[in-house]
Amino acid sequence: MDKKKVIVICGPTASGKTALSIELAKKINGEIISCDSMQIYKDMNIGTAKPTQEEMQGIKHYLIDIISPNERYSVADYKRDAKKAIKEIINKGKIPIVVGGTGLYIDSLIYEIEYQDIQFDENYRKELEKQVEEKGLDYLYKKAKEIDPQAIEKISQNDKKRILRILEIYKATGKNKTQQEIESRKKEVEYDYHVYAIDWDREELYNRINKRVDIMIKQGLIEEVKKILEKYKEFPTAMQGLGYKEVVEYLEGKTTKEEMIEKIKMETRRYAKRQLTWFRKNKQTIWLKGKDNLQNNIKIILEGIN
RNA sequence: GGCUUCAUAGCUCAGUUGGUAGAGCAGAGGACUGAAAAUCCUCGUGUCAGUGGUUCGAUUCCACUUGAAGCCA
Repeated sequence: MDKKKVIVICGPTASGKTALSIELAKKINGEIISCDSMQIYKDMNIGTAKPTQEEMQGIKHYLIDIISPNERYSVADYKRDAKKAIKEIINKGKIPIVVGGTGLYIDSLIYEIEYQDIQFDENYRKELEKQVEEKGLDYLYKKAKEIDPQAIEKISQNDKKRILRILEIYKATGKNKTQQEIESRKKEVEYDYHVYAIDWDREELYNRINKRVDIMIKQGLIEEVKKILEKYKEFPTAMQGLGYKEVVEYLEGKTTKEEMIEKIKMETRRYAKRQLTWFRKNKQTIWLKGKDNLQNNIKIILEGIN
């Protein structure tokens, strides 16, 4: 039996993914699954450039506003939720369109990466953080090296996040990360993913980013952050969002408004660069020119899937 | 108008007791499997303002020119 087709549209932030995907969905009777680690959060609208109801033009969007900023969410959750949404859309006889800029989440789908059903161990994370404080990161680096010398070879001695992760995986599963990763890629990919990415000349992309940040400020990003801070107390992951952490610094008086705006622009440009690095890695990806006519890009996609 | 100081990487500035120069930031490239809008790695040649002079050799010393800042009129 032929695998069902799933279209993936990725690209750096501010590249025009939303407009393209909605036009495409209208044309092919599709529905959209967001692939964005920040748009999943409720109440974070302006800073995440979440599509408005009006922009959506009646096209159903999945995995937007599904959890609160005080909740934890991870790629494993995303993989599960996105697969469920894909199935649901296909069952309706429609075509799923996965749209977003979170490369890690996209890869979890297109490479069918399997995550074991384990719970996040808050206490162990805290304990490890404490050990970093007391004994230094190097102590944990050595510990991780004993557990998984192969994995440690690929990362830096300063990469705290990944060093902790090696230890956490071992604690939770009894396996090391290398072993775990081998097992995670055993399953055959369930769907026929067609991956498209939107590209711009760097300078043009940066101009678009700068302009968009100015618009976000005008639309009331600062107010949005204030409201979120009033409404929720803890932010396990949500406050990593670009634009959010910088506004928090500003509200705490650590930076001026001008400095904050410039910083958001700069960090967003860097983020876009990292995204491009990620997307370039997948050699199957078909690149579209963001500057080109929208209908023309849709034509390219239609030719690709038929 | 006079005096003083300054002019070095896209920006902010070091520095060379005369042997053509280096940091931070910006920027570029890369990595990435449960925080990923996160986290981390690598990368520094530029008429040392211009024109002359001294010198084996000047970005460095001298003169002039141009520009900037400050002080005095």
